[in-house]
Order: sequence, then structure tokens, then C-alpha cells
Amino acid sequence: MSTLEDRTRWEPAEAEARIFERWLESGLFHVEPDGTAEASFSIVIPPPNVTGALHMGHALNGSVQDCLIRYHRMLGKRTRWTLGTDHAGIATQTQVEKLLRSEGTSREEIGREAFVERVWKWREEYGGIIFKQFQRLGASCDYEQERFTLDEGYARAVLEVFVDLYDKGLIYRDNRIVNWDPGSRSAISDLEVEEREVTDTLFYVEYPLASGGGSLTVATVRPETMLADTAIAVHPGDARYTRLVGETAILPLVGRRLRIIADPYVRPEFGTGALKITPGHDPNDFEIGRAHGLEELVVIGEDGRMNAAAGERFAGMTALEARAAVVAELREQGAIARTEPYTHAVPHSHRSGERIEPLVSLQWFMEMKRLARPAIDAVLEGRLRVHPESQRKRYLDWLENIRPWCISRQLWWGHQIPVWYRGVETYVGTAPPEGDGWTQDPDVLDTWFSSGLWPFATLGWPDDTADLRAFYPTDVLSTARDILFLWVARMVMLGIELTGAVPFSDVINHSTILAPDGRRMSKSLGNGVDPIEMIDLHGADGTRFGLLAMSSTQDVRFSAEKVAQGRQLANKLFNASRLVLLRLPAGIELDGEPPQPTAVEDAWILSRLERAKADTARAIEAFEFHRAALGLYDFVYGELCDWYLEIVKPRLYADDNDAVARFALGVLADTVAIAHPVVPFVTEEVWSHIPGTDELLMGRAWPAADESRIDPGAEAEIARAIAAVQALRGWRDGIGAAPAAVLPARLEAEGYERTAAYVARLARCEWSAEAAEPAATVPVPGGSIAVLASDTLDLGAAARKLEQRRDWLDAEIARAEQRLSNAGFVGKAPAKVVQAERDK
RNA sequence: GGGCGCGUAGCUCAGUGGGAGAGCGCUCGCUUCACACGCGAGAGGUCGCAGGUUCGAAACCCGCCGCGCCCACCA
Repeated sequence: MSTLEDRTRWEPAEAEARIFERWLESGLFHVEPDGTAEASFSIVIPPPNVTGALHMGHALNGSVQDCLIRYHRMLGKRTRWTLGTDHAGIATQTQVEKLLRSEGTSREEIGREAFVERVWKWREEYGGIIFKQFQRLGASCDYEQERFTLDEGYARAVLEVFVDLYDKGLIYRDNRIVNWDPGSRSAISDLEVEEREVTDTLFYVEYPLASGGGSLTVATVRPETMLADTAIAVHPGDARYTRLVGETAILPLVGRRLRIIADPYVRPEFGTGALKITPGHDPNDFEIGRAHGLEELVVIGEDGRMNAAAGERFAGMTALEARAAVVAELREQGAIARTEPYTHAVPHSHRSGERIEPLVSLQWFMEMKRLARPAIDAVLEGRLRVHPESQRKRYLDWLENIRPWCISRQLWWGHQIPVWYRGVETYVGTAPPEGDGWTQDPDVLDTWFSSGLWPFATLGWPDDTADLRAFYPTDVLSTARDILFLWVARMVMLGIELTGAVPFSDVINHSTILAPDGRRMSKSLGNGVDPIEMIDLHGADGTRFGLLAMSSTQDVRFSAEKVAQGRQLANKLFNASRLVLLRLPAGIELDGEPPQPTAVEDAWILSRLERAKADTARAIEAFEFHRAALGLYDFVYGELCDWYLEIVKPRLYADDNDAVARFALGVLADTVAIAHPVVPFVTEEVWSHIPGTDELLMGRAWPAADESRIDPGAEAEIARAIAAVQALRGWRDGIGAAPAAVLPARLEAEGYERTAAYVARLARCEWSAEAAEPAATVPVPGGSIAVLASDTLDLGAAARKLEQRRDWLDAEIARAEQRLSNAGFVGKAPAKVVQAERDK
């Protein structure tokens, strides 16, 4: 490593790996379980898919969580960030199946056992890559223990929960209509379904009445499902059909007799006001069918093809083929009255993208209503806080309208359902039953069933472990809002039911990072930005800063410029530190005493630092990470570097600089400390060069704000000096004064007793006692500065500038006077504001 | 059909009642002893539109327009 003198730039590529290694070796990522959950701070990572690679969402969430973890670690909390991965049933199975296909085989061909083995092997190979990437980001997880939702202990927890909830009657098996995904050949839950606009044809089909007296016309977009019709429904109040209720219609092509029933669900104004009822293939019809005791016929099989029940003519066809065939036959019979195009929302599988085939099937369900109530109360009573507030309503609305959850999946990769069958017997238990002839249910549980146990199963539940006692309930759960229902709400429900505790006290729904083009980042669109590339380009600190800074609203476009801004901040911190450290006299080290100001600018920066400490802490605790990041930037650039360090340079370069060097060192130390949760690498690096610090910054105590050091007087004095410097610089630039020229001037303003020398140096002028007529007068707070004639000054330009200034001032005075003459303003506005106007 | 968010400088975004800000880009100037991945100075905004509340609105309220997202079983 080269010396600080030679390193004029912060080089993340060189430093970050080295620093991360020190963190890892320090053992600070891991803390022993001890004490109570109240005294600790713990986060469980939202488990990425085993197959996953780091994307921008992970990088943002990692930055958020690490910022929190580092902050609380510095606060002295016993800090645990538990990490692990999710077996991700469908996603993983799909990937491995794809691999098998490329090898010319399939899961059916090699069989279940070999397939599952293959997935495990695949997981060995690719799993956990994402945590190497997390390390690039600087994430201070407990890497010593990585959990997996299919670990032995975890699997045991899953099975015990199944048995427990089954015994409580919350889990049951039933023939119900489910969202069948022909793509993954499995049932999926309501949450895995997305609606897409589709234009279909609406067919008006005539069903003859059994009485022979005419026919009843129904409208349908799916004529092929008529083969499973078991009734026709009309609205009870629909006068057109009142006399037909209770009559019978004949199903064309099939000849089945259909009862004509009355049900308020039917909308009289849609189509003909008569609705064919197909309980086996339509969710609404299913409910109506259950209400009226109708038969549930299934004519489309799980392979998406018509089955034997569809009749010989149609069996084996795909649903689409069957539609064409049915329509053709109906036309032949003259049973289609008319058709019209019809655009509507149609459910598709979120995973496979295929159109959902609703069908009645024997599946396992979880009854959710009873579980939802306590999860609602937890939020209403403030035991669980949802951030931002707007997401709270979403959470509550969903839970208020919760429906049964289909938890069985027709997959091989996952937790196989712990139920065995023998003839009519059913056995439910965590271990296989005694005796011969039992076969286990082939289905596995929905991935979200096991991830719903994540905060406590990762800590050893259901055993009473030290981890559980020390770290559960956890504190914060940070996630993207698209899995608020899928995952978060279920963790809350299951956590309360199984452990008696809300599994975390705060839920953060962080922003969704969109691609620069405003669309979702996606592989297929090719508009994704790789966080690792960003880290390579701008460093982890820059990437973290950028992501946090851009994450204030619910959606945000990715902006590489914000990341570059973060890199600038890192570079600035590094170089500011060089200035202080390279001027540090031998023997001075950080002694733990608060910095002692010996000049007005010292008191000023100390005051600003106290505010920055408090603001940063407040922002992090309120989960307003953009405020934390941008606030640090403002402090470091706008106050520490642009002004404080510029003002004290001569003192730092003086021979007897002990006092100011010691002071600046203290300010620097606190600055890197409060910046550490946001930009951990560069701050750790700076820390390592501060004499008197043997330990890592990561493990240092957060510098608590001390409001007694806030000094409004010093703040006002320096603010005045800054304004004067800026006024003079602007004036100089306006008249084109030579940058290096030192202009003689007379200070004719109040309030510069302790800052006049700084103003002169920073604005490049020289105070003169000469009584000469000024060449120009520059207004500054508290008076003006008279610039005297000198050979470097262009008097014509100065005069023009002065003229402009006077016009502006006249306007200002007029405006202030107008305001002050307004009785309403003087009477009602706060005294401070009125006084400010008078001062003008 | 309901809900949520957004609309501020050319771009990406901060800013929740007292004279509009940042980063990037642009213009001009500067090898000033931490940093040229830098420093200084600028140009550039009827704060989506229209009402209202207020002494005072980018901000608070109402309506509209535009964009995005979520939820919803209407053939």
C-alpha cells in the first residue's frame, strides 16, 4: 500500500477488498446470542432465490439493511443480520428442467428422486453466488451461518407447522377451483396470477328449452367449457326470465338437462342476462354452483387438454382446438345467434406467462381469516409499523379481504406434504406412519409456506434456542413492496400464530428501481443495470450512496449520476482526511475527548457537526435513507470542505498547529463515523489512518449529538462571512477582475470582528485604512465593502456592475416596504419574519 | 370499478406555510500548498392546469389533465 501522500484519489477497486477482508477477520459480523431481543437489533435478509444473481433491487435492499445494521452496531446493540436463501420451488425447478431439456432429457424421464438430487447438485454449484456479491457491497451479514429453506432443521419446522395447523383445522384438503398454470403444470395461488388485457370473441349460444317452447341465449367467451355446464342462471329480479326459473334447458352438443336457476350474481344488463354455469371451470360459477348444490364437472385436464368427460369427439384436443370444434358444430346446428369482439382482463400465470386454466381440483388449503385478524390488530395497535404509511392501507385492505390459500403445488422441488394415504385412510404427521401400503402425497408446499416461517425458523424455532431468545422477534424487515402480501403479511400471520409474537416491529417497503427508460428492469427487455458493474465503475460506497439517495418515492428511475455523486463524496472524504492527517503533528492522536474549539470557525463547524449527527441519526431511524445520504453530502461538501477546511488551512499549515490539528482530527473522526453506515469503505480507510484508533470504525460507538455545542452565534457569524465572500467573488467575476489579483478594499460592515481576515483571504482582497473614494461598493450582510481603485481594476466594468446592483437593491427595498405596509403581514406573520424584512 | 404514487432547471431528483435547491449536462475563469473524479463564478424554472384557504402556497384543500403501479370473480 502506498502512502497517504501519494494517494490523491480514493481508489475503491484497490481498497474495498482489503477493507472487507479486515471486517471479515475481525469477527464483528457475528455476535454470540446473548441477552434479550429488546437489547439486540436483528434483521433477517429477505432470502433471495438460490438461483439468483444480484440485481438492483437486492443492491438497494442490501444498502438499506446494512445502513441500519451498521448504525445499530455503532449504537452498541447486539447486532445480527441473518442471511440465507430460498429454495424457490417453481423458479428453481423450471431452471433445472430447462437444463435437463438442453441435455435431451426431462424430469419425467429421470424420475423424482434423481431429479431432486440433480437440483441439490445444481444448488451446490450456483447457490450462494449472490452472497459473494453482497460482500462486494460491503454488507455486514453474519456470513458464518447461512440458512436455506430446505435445511434439515428448517424442513422439520415446516412439517411441524403443517401438522399443527392441520390439527387446528386451519389446513384442509378440498376439491375447489384453483388457478391451474398449464405452464408449470401446477396450481398456483391468487397472488401468483396477473391480469392481462385480451380481446376474445363473445359467442351468443342458444340453449333450447326442454319444454320445446323456444330457447334461451347465453353469452360466453369460452364455448369449450359449455361441455361442463350444469345450469343456467338469471337474475332473480329479471322479469324477462321469471317464468323460466325452475324450467330446464338442453345443453347443445351434449344433451344434458340444465336447471334454470336464479342468482343475484348475474348481471341482467350483460349479454342476454342469462349466464351459463360451469362450476368446474370458472371461479364465479364455482361459488354459484356450491350455493345451489350443482354438480362440478371437469372437462379440461391438468395437461390443458380435453379429457374423457368432454366426450369422444373432443377428448385429447387442446382447449383452443376444442373451442374451434365446438363453435363449428354449434354453427352447423345454427345454435350461434351472433358473435362480437370482447376485450377483458384475463388471468395469466405470473411465472410461466400462460393463460390460467381455472379448474376444480383436489388441493390443500389454508384457512386465513382467523390468522388475519391478529395481523390486522398488530398494525392497528401500532405493534407493527408499516413504512411508508401509504403501504399500510394496502396491507390492511388485503388482510380484510383475505381468501383461502392454496398451499399445494404439483412440483417435485420443495417440502413434500407430510400426509400419507392408504385406501380411504389419511395420516398426517411429521414422520411416515407405521405399517405397509402407505403412499405419501406427491405434492410439495407453496414456497411461500416455508418462507412464511423465515424470521423464526432461521433462528432455530421450534426449538427454544439461544438465537431465538437473543434475536427474536427481529426489528426491521426491509423488502420490495411487491411481496408485501406474498411474503410479509404471511410472516406476520404465521409468526403471531406460531410464536405468539409479531416477527418484526417495522416493515420498510423500499423503492422499486426502474430502468433509466422508466420501465421495469428486466432481462427480456435488456434494460437492466448490473450493480456489480456499478461497483466496479464507481465503488461500493458510491453505489450504496446513489441507491440510498435515489430511494425516496415508491418508484424511481435508476440514475448512474447519483452513484457518481456518491463516488465524489467518497473521494472528497478521502482527500479532506489527507489534508488533516498530513498536517497532523507527531504525537497527536484521537483521545476520546470532545474537540475543543479555539476559534469562531471551530465553534461553527462543531455546531454544524452536531446538527449533522442528529439529522443523520434521525433520518436513519425514520428510514429516510435519502435524507441521510444527501444530508451527509451537504455537510461534507457545503460546510466541512468548502468552508471550514478552507478557512483553517493557514492555521493547519502554521508551525504551532497543535490545537487546530487536534480539533480538526476530532471533527474528522466524528464525520467519518456518522458517514460510515452509508459509505463504510472509505470511512473505514480514513479511520485506519487516524492515530490513536486501533479498532475498526465499524465497531466504534456512534458519536452521540450534544445539543449544548450548538452555537447559533458562531453559525450566524460564519454565515455572514460566507455570504460576504460569495458577494465579493461574484462581483469580481462580473467585472472580470484577474483571479489572482489582490484588491485593496475597505470593510464598512458590522459583524466581521472575528472573520474579516478570512473574508479577505477567501475573496482575495486586502483591507485598507485609506480614506480614498471607492471605485465600487459591494453590498454584504451588515453593510458593504468598498473596493478601492487599483491598477488591476477595470473601473468601467465596476461601474456597470454597481449600477445593476443598485437597481436590484431598489427593487428589494420596494418589495420589503410593500410587505411591511401590509397590515395583515405585520399583524399576523411571526415577529422573526417581520424583523427580517425590517432589517432590509 | 377501487386504492396508491408521481408531475419542480435540458436530464435524474431533493424540498410538508415566510424570497426556488442538488448532482449531471452547459457557459466563463482557475496547474490557489487535500482533491482537475478538483476549485470559483454563471446561464437556465409562469414548481402540470384551474379554483380555494392564508397576510403569505411549490408545499394545505377541491376539481381537472398526463404518467406509473397495486388491488378487483362480472360471462
